[in-house]
Amino acid sequence: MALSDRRESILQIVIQDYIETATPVASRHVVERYALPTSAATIRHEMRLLESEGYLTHPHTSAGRVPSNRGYRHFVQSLMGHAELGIAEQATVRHQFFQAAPAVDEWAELAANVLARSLGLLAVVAPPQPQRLRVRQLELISLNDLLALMIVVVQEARVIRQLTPLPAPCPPEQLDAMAHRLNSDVNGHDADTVRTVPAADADEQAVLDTLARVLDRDVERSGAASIAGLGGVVGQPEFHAEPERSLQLIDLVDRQAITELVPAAALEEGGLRVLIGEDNPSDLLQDCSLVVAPYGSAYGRAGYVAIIGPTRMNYSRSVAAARFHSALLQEMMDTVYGGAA
Amino acid sequence: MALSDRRESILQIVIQDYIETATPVASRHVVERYALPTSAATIRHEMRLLESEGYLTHPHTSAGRVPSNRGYRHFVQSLMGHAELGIAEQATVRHQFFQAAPAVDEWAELAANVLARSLGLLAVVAPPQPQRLRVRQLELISLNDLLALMIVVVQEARVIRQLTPLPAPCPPEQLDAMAHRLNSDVNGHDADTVRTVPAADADEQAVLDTLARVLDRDVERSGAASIAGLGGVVGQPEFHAEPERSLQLIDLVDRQAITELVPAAALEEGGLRVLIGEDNPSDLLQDCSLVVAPYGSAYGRAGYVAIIGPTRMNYSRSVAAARFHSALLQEMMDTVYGGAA
DNA sequence: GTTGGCACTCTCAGAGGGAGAGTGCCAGCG
DNA sequence: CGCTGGCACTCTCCCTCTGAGAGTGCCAAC
Repeated sequence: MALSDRRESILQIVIQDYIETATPVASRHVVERYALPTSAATIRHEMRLLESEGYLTHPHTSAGRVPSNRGYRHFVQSLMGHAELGIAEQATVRHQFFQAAPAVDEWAELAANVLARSLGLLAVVAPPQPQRLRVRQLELISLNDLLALMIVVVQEARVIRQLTPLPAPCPPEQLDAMAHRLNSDVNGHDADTVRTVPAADADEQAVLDTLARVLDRDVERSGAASIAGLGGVVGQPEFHAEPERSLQLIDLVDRQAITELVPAAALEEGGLRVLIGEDNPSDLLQDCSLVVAPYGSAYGRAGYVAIIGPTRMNYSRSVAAARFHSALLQEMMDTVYGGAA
Repeated sequence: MALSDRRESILQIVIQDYIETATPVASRHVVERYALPTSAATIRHEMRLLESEGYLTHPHTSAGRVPSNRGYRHFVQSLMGHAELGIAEQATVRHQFFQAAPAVDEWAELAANVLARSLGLLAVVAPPQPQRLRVRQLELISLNDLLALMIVVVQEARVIRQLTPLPAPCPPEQLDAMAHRLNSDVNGHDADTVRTVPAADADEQAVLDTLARVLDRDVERSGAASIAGLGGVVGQPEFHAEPERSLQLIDLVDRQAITELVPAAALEEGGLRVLIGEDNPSDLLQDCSLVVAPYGSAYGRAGYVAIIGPTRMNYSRSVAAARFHSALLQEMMDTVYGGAA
C-alpha cells in the first residue's frame, strides 16, 4: 500500500535518525530536531499508523520508535535514492589502488580493509574463482629418496609448493628425468586432464595424483576471501548488549566461515543485493543486514564485495561503497585480463 | 626465598585449580577436593603466608585465593615440570601435516588452526622471513601503452603480480624486448642489486624501480603471520567481565597488529619463552600471558609459534604445544630446504 | 604446629521505589 | 476533519537496601 508523502518523510526521518543515534526515536525529538511544522502529537499519530502498517516497532510502551525490517526494506527500495560515493572519496580509493600499487593478489585484502575502515562494518571481499587451474610448469626437487618437493606454477600466475611422498625409492637424477618427461605431458592442462595422463611407474602415478589433487584443492583456496572490520562491527552498540552474538560472529570470522553466509543465489543474478534481517539464510545474521555486490563473473565463479553489519547500518553509504568497490575491482580485472577469461 | 614443601604443593594446587575453574579457590575447597590430611584452618594459614610472600592475591576479603603473576612465574619455572604433548596428540598433528599434505605455504596457517583449536587460545604462527628475495624470472605484459602487468617469480618460489605505470608510451613489442633485456640483468639479484642496474630509458627506470620496491615490500609481507583462535580466547571468562579488553584484542587481530606484540627480543635468544602479565611490553597484554617458541632462524629472521591467552592459561599444555609445533615446523623446513639457507 | 569456633567483611541477587521518558487517548479548536 | 495540548498510564532505568552466602582472620585450646 502506498504511504502518504508526509508519512513517508516521517519514516525516512525516523530511520535516518535511528541509524545515526542507535536509540529509539521519540515523537518530540523528531519535531524538535527536524523543525517540523506540526506538533509531537501529530507525529505520534502518524507513527502509530506506520507501526500498524508494519514499518516501525516499539521496544516497550514508553520507548520511541525503531524501524522494523520491513521499514528498512522500504527505505532501501524507495526512500534512500541512488547513493554514490563522494568524488573525493572515490579519488582516495583509486589512488590507494593504483598509485600505492598493491600486488594484484592484494587487491581483495586492500578493498576489504578500506571498506571496513570507512564503514566501521565487516567487509568480506572474495576474488572470482577460476573454474580450473592449468599447469604452466612443474618442478620436482628431491628431498630424499622417498620424498619430493613439487613446485607447480599455474597459468593463473600462482605457485604451489607441496610435499609428495614417493612410494618407491627414487634417486635425484631419476626424479629430474621424471619431471622433464611429465612437463610436456601436463603443460597447459587442468586437473581432469592430468588424471588421464598415463604413468610409467608408481612414483609417477603418485606425482600425478598429487598434482591433480593440488590443482583441484587450490581452485577452492584461490578464492580465499579477505575479511576485515571485525573490531568495528562488534563495537557497534547492538553487540554490546548481547555478548553471545558477538562471540558467534567472532567465531565465524575466526574460522573463515562467514563466507558461507553469502548466499550463492545472490551472486548468480549479477546485481547488487541487500538482504535485511530474516532475508538472510542463516540464523546467525538475524539482526544483521548483508550488502552483496558481485563482480568478475567473466573470470570464473563470480567474486563479490560484501558488507555485513547490524540492520541499523548506514545503507546509503554501504551500498554506495560496495557498488563502487565492486565496479573498481571489475575494472581493474578487465584492465589486467583484457576483458576476457 | 625457598618455600617449604607443603607450601609449594599448596601453591601448585591453588594454581592448577584456578586454571581449571577460573574461580578464586577457598581453603575448604582445597582440603575437600584434594583430600589433604590437614584442616582448612591450616591451609588458610599457609595461604596467608603465600600471600604475604607475593605468590597469591585476594580479589576481596571474603573471596578465595588467586595466583599473582609472581605465583604463575614460580609455577612455570619450578612447579610445572617439563611438559610434552601426548604421543597420540603428536601423532595426530604429524598426520595432519604429512598425510593431509598441505601446500608448504599453508603450514603456518595449519599450525595456527591446530593450536588454537586444541588450546582454546589465540595462536600466532609466523614463518621465518627471508632477508631478501632474489629474482628468478621477470615478465612484462602490456595492458596498454602506459600500463604493464609485471610478473616476478622469485627464487623463494613465490609469484608477485604488480601493475606498473609507464611514464612514456611503450607498445607491446618494445615492452617484450625490454623484458628480455632486463631479465638477464636482474636474474638472481635482490632489491639492492636491482637498484644498481642502469636503465636505458624512463620506462625501464620505472620498471626497475617498481621491481626493487616490490622485492623490498614482499620481504615484509612474506612473513604475514597466521592468526587463529580469537573466538576461543574472547570466550574465556576473563573477557566476559571486560568487554573493552575484548574489543581491543579483536581490533588488534583484525588489524593484524598482534604480531607487533611479540617482542623481537624473545626471538633472538632462540629458546622458548613465557612472558607473564607485566613481562609483556604492551599494556594491552597486561592480564595476558604469551608463550613464544622461535624456529627456522637458519632461513632468515626467525619465525615463531606464539600462544596468547589470559594469565590463567594452562601453561603446561601451552608450552608443550608451542614447543612441539615449533620443533615440527623446524623439522619440516629442514626437510624441504636441506638444513641450509 | 594444628584445630574448631566465631566474628567480621565483602559480594551477589533480588526487592522496592522514585524519577524520567514516551506513548495513547481524548476533548477542544480552527 | 485534521491538528493540538493535556493528562493519565506504562515501562525502563538507576539507586538503595537487605539478607543470604561465602571465606577469611584470628584466637584460644589441644
